[in-house]
Amino acid sequence: MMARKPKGLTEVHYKILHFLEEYQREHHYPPTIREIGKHINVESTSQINYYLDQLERHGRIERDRNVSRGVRLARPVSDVVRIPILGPIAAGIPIPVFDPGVSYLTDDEAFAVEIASSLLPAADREKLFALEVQGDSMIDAMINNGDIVVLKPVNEAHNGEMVAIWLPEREETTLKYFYRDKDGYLLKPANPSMQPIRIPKSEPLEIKGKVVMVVRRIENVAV
Amino acid sequence: MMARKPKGLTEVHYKILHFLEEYQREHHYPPTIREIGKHINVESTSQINYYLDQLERHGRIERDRNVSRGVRLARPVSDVVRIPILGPIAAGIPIPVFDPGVSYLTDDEAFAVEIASSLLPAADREKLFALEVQGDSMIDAMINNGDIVVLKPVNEAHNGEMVAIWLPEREETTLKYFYRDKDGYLLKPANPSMQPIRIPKSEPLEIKGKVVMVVRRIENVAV
DNA sequence: TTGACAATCGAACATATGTTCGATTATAAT
DNA sequence: ATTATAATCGAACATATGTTCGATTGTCAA
Repeated sequence: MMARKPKGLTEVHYKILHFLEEYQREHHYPPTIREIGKHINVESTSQINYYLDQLERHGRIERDRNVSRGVRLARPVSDVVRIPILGPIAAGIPIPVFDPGVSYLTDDEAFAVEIASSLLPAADREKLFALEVQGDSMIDAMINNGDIVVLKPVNEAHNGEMVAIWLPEREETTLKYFYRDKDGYLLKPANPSMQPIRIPKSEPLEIKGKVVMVVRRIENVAV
Repeated sequence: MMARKPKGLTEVHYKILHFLEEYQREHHYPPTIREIGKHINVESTSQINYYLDQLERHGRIERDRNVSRGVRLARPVSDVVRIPILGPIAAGIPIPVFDPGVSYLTDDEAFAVEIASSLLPAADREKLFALEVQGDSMIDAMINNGDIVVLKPVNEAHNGEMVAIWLPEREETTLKYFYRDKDGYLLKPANPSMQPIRIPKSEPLEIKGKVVMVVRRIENVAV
């Protein structure tokens, strides 16, 4: 006969998590439990310890026992965001879909790019994914073979956004600036000297993501 | 009458600095002075304190007194590199030169880009500089208006490297893949559909830097 | 209402950790 | 050799900080 159902994480816990991050960013070392207590208005160190134990059991923090300031966020404070590289992007192949449920191998350097946090939009960073451009088919988007394209998964787009599009009838993937009008869609290449494509209303068009960033590393590759 | 000349930082000091960085990266909090001592084979905590005082006076570390693990590198451990943006790059204007002596305003977000350390070559990161592309003149290098180009300052280039070049006679700045042959230089655009430029031996040509990276942030800019 | 457990408190405790200081040894300039 | 100062040591000290535990209060389910 269970009495009270164990609640999940409450506001206090999130307050602590937030404080840990903030404090670390400011001091470059973690707070003591008494400092945490002061922040959440709790005097009793054992009470704070109690909270920390819960957070640890939930896998949100890690603790080194008997070590001063031995508390840290499970996902350490960092100024970079690891973005998984799902696969290649090329004209002839569909765009891989990002499933936020799946844990990608972001630990492996080969399958992720690290982007400085300051360069990314504040929202929804966890959902970003990256693709590696294969071949020259994105050249009209000013994107080269080998470039890394960072995308935010979306199904809709506003006018003027650069989006990754799959055209089922043509079996073609493309990156274009997107415009919608009464007749259908207008897809403009980033390279202004190239002609836009018009897609009639009747033709299906799947928006897979919005381009947030392009990174090109250049290492002595002859052309 | 001074007796012994005060030496600068010795090997021990650098060993400590190195340890601080290493330890922080591994534990996500700084070491105690006794842990530092263990690393440099010094028992006496006052001796370690003595070293730390020296390092602090030299401005290499900062200490919070009476705070456990209150030691940190003056330049905190970070996984991003701040690269100063020296100015614009465009066809008609010369390339700004990077002077490693000058301290650029890298604190100001507007004048620097942060690049994840993992994306950069290991050597000479402090010397890198960035330029913001203005206009469409770099379009044949697959580089767009607003892109950030990261460069390493060099005066010479090997074949196949992408370099920033100033052509004094034409008063023109350009980004091209560089090749040298018996007749002079061949400058190839990154866009393979465009024609290379041949520069005769007689014409002066100043190499200003080697392109290491291109970053394009895309925020809803219509085209 | 009552039992069971969660939440909270407070105080005592153990020790991890920075600080201080006097003494000793090493080094270089005179 | 002498001397002033740097370098080093060791031990005592003060306290910052994590841990433990018994007691009290709050809250839900039976």
